[in-house]
Amino acid sequence: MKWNDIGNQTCSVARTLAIVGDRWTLLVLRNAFLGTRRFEDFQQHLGVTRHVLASRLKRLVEAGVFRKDAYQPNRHEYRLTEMGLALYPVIMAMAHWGDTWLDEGKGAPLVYRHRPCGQLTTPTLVCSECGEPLDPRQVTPLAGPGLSPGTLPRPLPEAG
Amino acid sequence: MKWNDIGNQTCSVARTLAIVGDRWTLLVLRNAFLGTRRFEDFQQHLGVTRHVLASRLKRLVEAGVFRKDAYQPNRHEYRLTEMGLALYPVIMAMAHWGDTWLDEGKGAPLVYRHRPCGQLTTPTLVCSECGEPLDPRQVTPLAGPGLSPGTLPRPLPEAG
DNA sequence: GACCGCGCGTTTCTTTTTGGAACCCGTCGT
DNA sequence: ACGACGGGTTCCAAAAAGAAACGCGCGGTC
Repeated sequence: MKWNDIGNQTCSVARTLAIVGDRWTLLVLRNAFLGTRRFEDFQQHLGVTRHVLASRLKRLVEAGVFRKDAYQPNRHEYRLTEMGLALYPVIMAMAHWGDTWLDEGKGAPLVYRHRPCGQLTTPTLVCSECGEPLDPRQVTPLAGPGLSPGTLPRPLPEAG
Repeated sequence: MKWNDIGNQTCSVARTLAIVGDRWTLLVLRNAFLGTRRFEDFQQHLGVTRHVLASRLKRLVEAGVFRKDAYQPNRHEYRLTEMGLALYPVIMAMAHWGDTWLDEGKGAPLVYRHRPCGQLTTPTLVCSECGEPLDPRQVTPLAGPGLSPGTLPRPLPEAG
């Protein structure tokens, strides 16, 4: 199966990965959340080749994750749209996993202050309904309205 | 910069991506959370080539994300470890982003029941301290204990 | 106990995608 | 008018992915 076919699957994870599913794209996004906006800055900070960076930025702009703002004739800044900002939980979930499981005893490279409450925060995934942290063993996936048959490893009950 | 060099950066996202940062790995994990455990099932359901699947599973086992349990001599199941289960927020964040921004008007393919509270849940990233949803514009990254100098696009204040 | 098929890979070969480095081109400052 | 800079594109070699066939131990079956 090829890259673009993946995006056509009936799976939200697959469709998401068709846009952001490679390491450079996700690193570009992480830097965007740290304030990077320009081609040259992404390139130098990440060490990605210009070739690959150009193709990734192009894809992200086409997908609507970045907006390309001219700050001078022929020079642009790549800025996160609302759609792009909505990827924050993905990046933070990865950062937190790395902090927790791969820190090599040195502690997290970055910590985060949540300005509204003033505290250093640990980003936590919770249930929208009861507010408790989500444990995969306590969550049952159900067939939703957009599911086509045969796309799952096993049959699932209907949502209700 | 090459793949493995990325994992040595002082950045939790980069280290995380060195393990799970390609589309097939993340799709393997998504299926693992849906209950898939065997090589043949991953292969057939995802359509990934056997070659690539074998290399991804190998990396995930070496990293400690999967455990390889023999269920017969010479046959194994790949099961998520605690470390692997901890990737749930990453997968759910991607699923939710896809549901929200890429659903093509058909609705989510899957919905999720949180058994402890009984409700259909929307996984939400909140501040561990105040419980409010995290908005990237309201979070200030600070230098943490594990930060080496020069790894950031711009200088950052110290945590404290 | 020979045969068949399954699960789980490995091998081989071809096609895509990266990495690396040079090159291009319009604008800006001087 | 001239050089430097930002933001790419082009070219070639190296690495990774796709496709399909092959290997091999085990378990069931006659």
